[in-house]
Amino acid sequence: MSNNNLYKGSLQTIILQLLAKGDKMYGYEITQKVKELTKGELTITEGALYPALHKLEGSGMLEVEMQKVDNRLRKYYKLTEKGEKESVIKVEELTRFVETLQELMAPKNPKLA
Amino acid sequence: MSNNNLYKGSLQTIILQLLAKGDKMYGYEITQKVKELTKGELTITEGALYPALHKLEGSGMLEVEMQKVDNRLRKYYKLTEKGEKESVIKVEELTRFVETLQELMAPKNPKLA
DNA sequence: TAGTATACCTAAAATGCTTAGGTATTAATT
DNA sequence: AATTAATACCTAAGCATTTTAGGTATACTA
Repeated sequence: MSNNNLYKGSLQTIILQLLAKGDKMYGYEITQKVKELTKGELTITEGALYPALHKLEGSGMLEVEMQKVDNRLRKYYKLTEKGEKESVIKVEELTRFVETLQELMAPKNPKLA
Repeated sequence: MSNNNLYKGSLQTIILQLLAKGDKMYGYEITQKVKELTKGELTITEGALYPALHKLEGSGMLEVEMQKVDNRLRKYYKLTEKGEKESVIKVEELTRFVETLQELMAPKNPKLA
């Protein structure tokens, strides 16, 4: 397995990281939380989120708990044990990648000429 | 146009940033430079690089200059004026995005229990 | 009662990458 | 001398992830 994702797959990592704080969250809540945490810089579209959640569930990273609130159904997700381990790995990977990108973006060779 | 690229398109930005230092570069050189600058953390595959270069050229960001060295043909790329402006914008965008990601990855809510 | 917010979902299309080839020259190794 | 690695370009199929654009349904607000 190569780690040359370049940048692909941040969404799954973001989800894992949010859930790694311990509290269960439901899909819509995640979109709002990301918007809030990033002051609107990042908007997770639902068309991206729900398939990602289903995939994470399918691969055993998340488990679901249904809950009815105000006659509306919520699907709460939380990390499984496997998901907790994976979240640590993925967050480390993304953090390292982000640092690498930052070094590339920092103009180390300011135009002298 | 939304700026919710999430993470898509870093490759073009990396290319623009490398060329923003002023020196013309050829494709193969770019792959080696990125490997060197990132100490092997990032490997740009040629299958990704060449289409990206052609796309940047097609949209007027890069101009080409052929040069024969040791009987081998090199295609040197450098920024056009448009490309210089675009590089500033894209680098700023990616830098901001990377900072946003870092904030998301930083565990602000360490599990208190 | 119409619109917005909440809350879930899917499928087609677009995008951007990996994988896996291809050609050709030069340098290094066996 | 022959094979392999390195240099240097390229493309096309396949894959994963996202955007776009819908859909359903309930609750609240104007």
